[in-house]
Amino acid sequence: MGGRTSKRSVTIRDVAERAQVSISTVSHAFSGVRPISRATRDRVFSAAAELGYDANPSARSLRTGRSGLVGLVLRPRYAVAHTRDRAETFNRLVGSVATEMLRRKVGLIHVPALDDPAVASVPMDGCIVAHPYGGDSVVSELLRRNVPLVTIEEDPERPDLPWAVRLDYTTAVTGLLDHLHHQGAGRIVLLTGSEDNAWNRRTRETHRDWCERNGQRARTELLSESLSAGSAATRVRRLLTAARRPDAVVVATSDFAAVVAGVAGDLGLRVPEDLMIAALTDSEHSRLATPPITAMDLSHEQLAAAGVELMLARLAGAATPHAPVVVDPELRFRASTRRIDGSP
Amino acid sequence: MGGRTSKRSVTIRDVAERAQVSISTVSHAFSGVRPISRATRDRVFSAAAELGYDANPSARSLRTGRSGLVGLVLRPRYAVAHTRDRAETFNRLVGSVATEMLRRKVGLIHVPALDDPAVASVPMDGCIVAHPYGGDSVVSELLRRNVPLVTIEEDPERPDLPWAVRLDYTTAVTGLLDHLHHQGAGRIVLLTGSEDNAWNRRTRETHRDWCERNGQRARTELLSESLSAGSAATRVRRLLTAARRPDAVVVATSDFAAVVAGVAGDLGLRVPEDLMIAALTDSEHSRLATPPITAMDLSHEQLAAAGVELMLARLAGAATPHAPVVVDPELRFRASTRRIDGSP
DNA sequence: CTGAAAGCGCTAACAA
DNA sequence: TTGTTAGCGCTTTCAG
Repeated sequence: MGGRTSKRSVTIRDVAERAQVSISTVSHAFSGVRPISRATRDRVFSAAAELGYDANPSARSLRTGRSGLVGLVLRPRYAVAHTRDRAETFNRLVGSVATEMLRRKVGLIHVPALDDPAVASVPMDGCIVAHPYGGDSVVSELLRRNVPLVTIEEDPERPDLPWAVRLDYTTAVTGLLDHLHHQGAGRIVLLTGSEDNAWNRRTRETHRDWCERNGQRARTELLSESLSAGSAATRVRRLLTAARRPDAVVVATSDFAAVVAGVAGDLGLRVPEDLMIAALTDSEHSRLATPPITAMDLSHEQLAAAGVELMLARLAGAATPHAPVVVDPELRFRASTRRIDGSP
Repeated sequence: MGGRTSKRSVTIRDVAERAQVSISTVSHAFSGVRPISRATRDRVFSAAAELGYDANPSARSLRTGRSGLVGLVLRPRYAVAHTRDRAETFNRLVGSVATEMLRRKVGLIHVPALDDPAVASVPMDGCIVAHPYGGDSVVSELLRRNVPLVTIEEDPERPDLPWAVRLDYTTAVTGLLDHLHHQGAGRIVLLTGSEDNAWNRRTRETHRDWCERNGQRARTELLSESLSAGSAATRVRRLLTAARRPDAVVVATSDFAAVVAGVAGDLGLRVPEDLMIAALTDSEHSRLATPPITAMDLSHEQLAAAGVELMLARLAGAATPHAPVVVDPELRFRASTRRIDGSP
């Protein structure tokens, strides 16, 4: 039934008519680009207010070539994987970027699917890609389209992309391994992930270099992020019951670090006395484990803030930086690696 | 220097020229709206591919009147307040909405500032407002603009807005109070928040009704969400050292619930024996407190999923629902209210 | 200080 | 099966 109000929205033309001026005057009254007499301005504004006028953003963008929006893409693994651990990482990063953008009053747009041409094009002036893979296809696509790009964490295959924020894994992971060593670890094993991104690559490299410098053989095992907790537990059990079992494990994801703690408990291994455990990302899994697990916090908030700042600078026409912005991961030492009283 | 490739992007016109067809053929080839001969299609597509053509989203939206984007507004308190507790809530909600939208391949856009006319207009087909205030101004503005609106939690002053998802506080809070009562609480005090939203309003109402039914005087104190932990502690200390101190407190925010636990400890009150504590929202504060604090989880993920679904239904032309979608908060019983062994 | 008019890139009649 | 063309609502010359 009945007479719903017409949905056709009011345009600059309606305002012009009502204020008895030309459309260009209306436009200028709002943009302030050229001087308008006091009286005219007032007429325009009140006409606009009475009519409930709002500029059509698409028309404006079409004309100016800019939308005032920044896109955000998080590589799929997060959105797909649904463990609590991954969600926390995803939420923290998305939340931080959103908060930061809100603070600066710039619209943020989650790009749904750059690969699907049907929904591929969103009106964005630039795009932030977080945690790209090596030779990332989204990065390639954006470069091809000439969309101003900032990456949060570098694409490991494109270390020379200067518009990037990166984490200094070398310092942090070295610090962690030194700590384990200092606490008496003799046989450290790294359980690395299978995702081909900076996080896995750089932490592996740092571990390898550290072992080399300390005259140890770099023992590494793959523990894919796609594993279920159960399968992970099986693999960990095998590792911990093997002949020369490690006395310290560094696990990429914190949910699997918690799995290690659980398996250790089952096997009667005391943490940290018999086995030390550390994670390369922090989450509630590591904080709530018994004992709480030492972890490297990836400083998502700082990554987000730096990424947003870089993007806005880029859009404002800043000069190309010489090198990526560096953010430090933060080591959170907890009971799982504290053998010596009073140590960090 | 010099000679950077022209940034002017390739348009439908360029593709038409290269493929030796008209622009409408190009348009139709992509939209599939009308049949195109196999040969022509191929020519168009390869021309497009060679040129690197992508449709201009603003031009399309201007023409069609739809952008394919959904807006999201979270009322300011979250973005402004920066305690860990609030950030967790914000992140969880934003993250859940984003995940849900990504899953459905619809673009999501964080609306920066609806009040600021300079940046007010973003191209959205509809808008989700989460946790509106009573008589919320953003809701008013959106209604005025005729933007299809879905609220996550109802605007308490507009309980009749049917496009909404709401939490059933009555059941959950009654359950919580019954639980406290069953565990032997005699003097329950509600520490409510000052934000005027459904959460505070409904939980207060439910508490009042429950007390009435149980022949108790409804004791309520205001503990503003804007307080620092220190000021909150001062007020809580006053409450707990007063003449007839409560033997159970229900605190709105979980960070202040943790503050209560801290103060209780200082005063030598045992939890839960001397004092039971519960929170009306869950977060790491409640989970990590000693002892862990019973809390009502606000089911943000479900709220988000339901809100997104409702919005997409609305945009797809679904009939106006008769009533809001109802989501249940989930009670998480923990040691802070567990006096009797074997109880939930 | 103000107006007229071109045109951003696209879709959808309308024609053929 | 394909082409021509009129706008969508705005900004921005170019004239006055």
